[in-house]
Amino acid sequence: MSKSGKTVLIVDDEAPIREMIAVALEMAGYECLEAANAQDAHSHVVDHKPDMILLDWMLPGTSGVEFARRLKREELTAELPIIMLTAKGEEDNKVQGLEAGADDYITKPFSPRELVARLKAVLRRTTPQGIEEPIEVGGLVLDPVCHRVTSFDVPVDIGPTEYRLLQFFMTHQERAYSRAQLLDQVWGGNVYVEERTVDVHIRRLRKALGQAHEHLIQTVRGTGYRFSTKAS
Amino acid sequence: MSKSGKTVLIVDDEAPIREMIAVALEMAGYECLEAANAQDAHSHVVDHKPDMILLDWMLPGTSGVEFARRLKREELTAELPIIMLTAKGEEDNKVQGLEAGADDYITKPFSPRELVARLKAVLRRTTPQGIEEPIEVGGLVLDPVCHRVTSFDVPVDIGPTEYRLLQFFMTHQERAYSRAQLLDQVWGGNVYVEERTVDVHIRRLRKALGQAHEHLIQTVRGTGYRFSTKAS
DNA sequence: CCGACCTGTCACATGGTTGTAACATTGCGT
DNA sequence: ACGCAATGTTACAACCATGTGACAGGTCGG
Repeated sequence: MSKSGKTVLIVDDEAPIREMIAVALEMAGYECLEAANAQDAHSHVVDHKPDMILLDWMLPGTSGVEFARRLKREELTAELPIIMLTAKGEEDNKVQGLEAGADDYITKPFSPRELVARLKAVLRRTTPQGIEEPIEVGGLVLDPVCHRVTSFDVPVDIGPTEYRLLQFFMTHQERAYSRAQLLDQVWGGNVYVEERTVDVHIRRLRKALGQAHEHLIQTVRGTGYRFSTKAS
Repeated sequence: MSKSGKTVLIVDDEAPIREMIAVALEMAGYECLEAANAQDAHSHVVDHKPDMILLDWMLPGTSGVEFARRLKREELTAELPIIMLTAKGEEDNKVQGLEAGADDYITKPFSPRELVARLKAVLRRTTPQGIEEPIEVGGLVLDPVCHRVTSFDVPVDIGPTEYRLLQFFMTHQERAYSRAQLLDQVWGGNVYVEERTVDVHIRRLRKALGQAHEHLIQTVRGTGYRFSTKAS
């Protein structure tokens, strides 16, 4: 995070391919890490905290999909953008890959050009903010580093989606957002879920925050929701 | 929900496909225009100024990419969002499409659901949304971003219709409007409601604003209403 | 394989909003 | 002052947006 250049971890068991990718990315101004299997990759993730991962579908031992799932499951790495690489003909796995948490999907062979373009796109999409500071309002504290929420020092137990929702709200206070906007911002642009789903998660979040903070998330009838410290 | 009233131009050389898309979009509340080639499309763009374009990759004559580039080059149309449509197997062209200025890219076949979802996402992303300034008069503040009205920092509780009514008035001060004009502007042209309904909403709005601002909305007997800061 | 968890969706409950009508009041011309 | 028309005011039933609880499928860890 020190320099402007983002760090990309390349995970593929074939060294020449890694090399080719690395060269392309370095020419585009990225730092590169390389790993041949999931174990090494995991070490790199822990040690160097890359900004994104290029992950081959086929890996010796733990497969790419499996590894992606694992990363998405752990809180510290859940937000790490992943682009899946796959050989031609395996396109049917696309859905599976995306469902495993991949943010994009590239079919080999691909041009360096394409790679860089998609990588940029994903980074742009997934790095709206780099909030390292805890956010506090009332007795409510959201700590992005610890990935935890506390209300008056009491831990609040919420699911990943509610966490992201709350984080979005705490970084976008006072303004009203439509359900569609929230789906876009919190769920991610490419999913399709019912707008009413937002209501349910709002409900869960309100419930989890308890009555002490219930008023923080306000309903804007006919429009959507708003996070505000001011009374309605 | 969304009476967005946005207009979408569908450009594809196959009429059945155009038709299918048009039906899907119309069910979602969009207006549709259709064109079979780049020439017709361009006329439509000039004549009807659509809010976005669905552009098939393959077109007789000028190709989709070419057309997209042309649109992006001209100043008047440079901001027009474009979604590219492409048949399966042409995925390699994706980068080229995006570089030509397309805002998104959908592979045929696609579900109407997906189409509408992506379309919404693109429109949301490309619609300049945040530049709306709060309007202030006296101690009365209407903030479109927060979707909130305050009178001397005290929140004013009004329904959606009163909100829209007030917003219209605050952006059209000093002039008298007939009930018919207000129905047109605030309710939307094609609804049928009694003109007296306006009176009721005016009343509700006056009441909500309180005595401090009651004089702002003036009755113009025999004509309609007027929003004015000057005393009558 | 099971059980705990999370998620998205539904059906239903609830409460706010809306349009309309009925009645009260005001303004204006005579 | 009177009558008429325009507007103010209130009440209300239908409607609609949201709140709420339950459920099925899926994932993950044991």
